[in-house]
Amino acid sequence: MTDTTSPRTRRRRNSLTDDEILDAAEVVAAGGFAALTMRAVADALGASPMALYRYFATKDELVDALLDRVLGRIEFGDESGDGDPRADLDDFAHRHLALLLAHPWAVAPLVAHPLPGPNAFPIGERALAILERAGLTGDDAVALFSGILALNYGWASFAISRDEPDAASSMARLFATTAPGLPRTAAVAVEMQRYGSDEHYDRVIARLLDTVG
Amino acid sequence: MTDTTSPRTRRRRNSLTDDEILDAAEVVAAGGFAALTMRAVADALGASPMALYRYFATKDELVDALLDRVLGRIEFGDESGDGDPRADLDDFAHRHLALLLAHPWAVAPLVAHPLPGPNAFPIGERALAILERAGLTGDDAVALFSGILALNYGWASFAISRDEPDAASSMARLFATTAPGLPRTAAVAVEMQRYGSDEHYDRVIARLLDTVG
DNA sequence: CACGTTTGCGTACGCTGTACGTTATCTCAT
DNA sequence: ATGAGATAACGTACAGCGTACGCAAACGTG
Repeated sequence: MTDTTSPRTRRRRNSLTDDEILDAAEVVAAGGFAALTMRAVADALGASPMALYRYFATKDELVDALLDRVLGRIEFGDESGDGDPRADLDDFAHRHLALLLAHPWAVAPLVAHPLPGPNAFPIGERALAILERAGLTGDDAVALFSGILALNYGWASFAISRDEPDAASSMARLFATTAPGLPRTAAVAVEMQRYGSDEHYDRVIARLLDTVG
Repeated sequence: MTDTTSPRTRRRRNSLTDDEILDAAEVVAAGGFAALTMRAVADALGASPMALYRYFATKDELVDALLDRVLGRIEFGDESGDGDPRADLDDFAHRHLALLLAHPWAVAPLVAHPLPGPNAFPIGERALAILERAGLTGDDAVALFSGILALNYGWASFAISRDEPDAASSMARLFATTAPGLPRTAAVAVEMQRYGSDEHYDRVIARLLDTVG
């Protein structure tokens, strides 16, 4: 009955592929980054935890591969170099943020490790190309490009943490105890509830890009 | 000889205080956020791990208290409402970023959990007060305020990850394999090395604040 | 078929946070 | 002073983590 010593037939050589493993890992990660464990990935594949180490030397390496894969999924606009640079930058920023919000589990590890693999670079290349058309090069371009990315990482983190269960109630509790002594904070209580929202993002990114108009 | 059952005399009631524990926790955390474990904190206090649970219900609660304490350490400028709002905002942003960079271990948990306690609110209050003098209220003010914070969190993460051991070499390796096909990226290789630097930050924050000048 | 080599992964270790139950200490009525 | 009851302190233990190590199964070659 209970075949505890299940003789799960040993797998053939290279019966797994990196992509298969990453597919499984992403399904697992969809349940939150904390749920992404070697055992969970192995279980999803019907393999043993240690089997994964034939393909990735460490968990960090597997996570990096997964994050790089996510970065590769960014969808650029199809403008071909003749549009308004300001509008193209705005579009770029929105698409990058959308990428992060579409993979909430990936944001925290990405913020801590922004260059997980080669797919990080084409993103910069695209931004730099637009910035060049706007007349920005060298340190000016790199500064604004990394500014957009930094803003997006922070913004995505805010939006995600705000949407976590209990976040609203815990903020309300903190608010109730501290806002009474803080008049401006109390005055914008309603607007504060929307921190990290798309509407607020539109305003901020517009300000940042006004200088390249 | 080997007194394995070390009769470490049981502590008196309330012989520990929250502040004592947080002091010890911060020393431990200085060795990296991953080093902050209940056992490590307890060891630093000469207490047992479970002793800490008399003061903090969970590790998360202890971490939140620690993060809130860090937020309370922000140093505001001493302008009293008659300076140039644009300059005051620039100063505010720089001081907030300095706070983060002074506590690198705290940045990752803060990004993931931006409202750890009551000390988060006076920061917003100060920013809102300056923004009000600049004529910004409501959603405009909240959007720009959270934009500055989001930018700072992302920027601090970049700066910190860039200064980690092996970060430079791993970036160089990635660069070598991908930059050949990316002309703009290759052209700013040197400037890219400085991503997250203070000079670049000055440029970005200046752009963002140009709109409130 | 026999044998050395390579690949696959089972076992086990040290680590984590913390539930639970025991024990030392304090408080108070007698 | 003393015993009882309450409460604070914390030791033990457990489930789950990443992964080092080494055995066993499958492969390549004679």
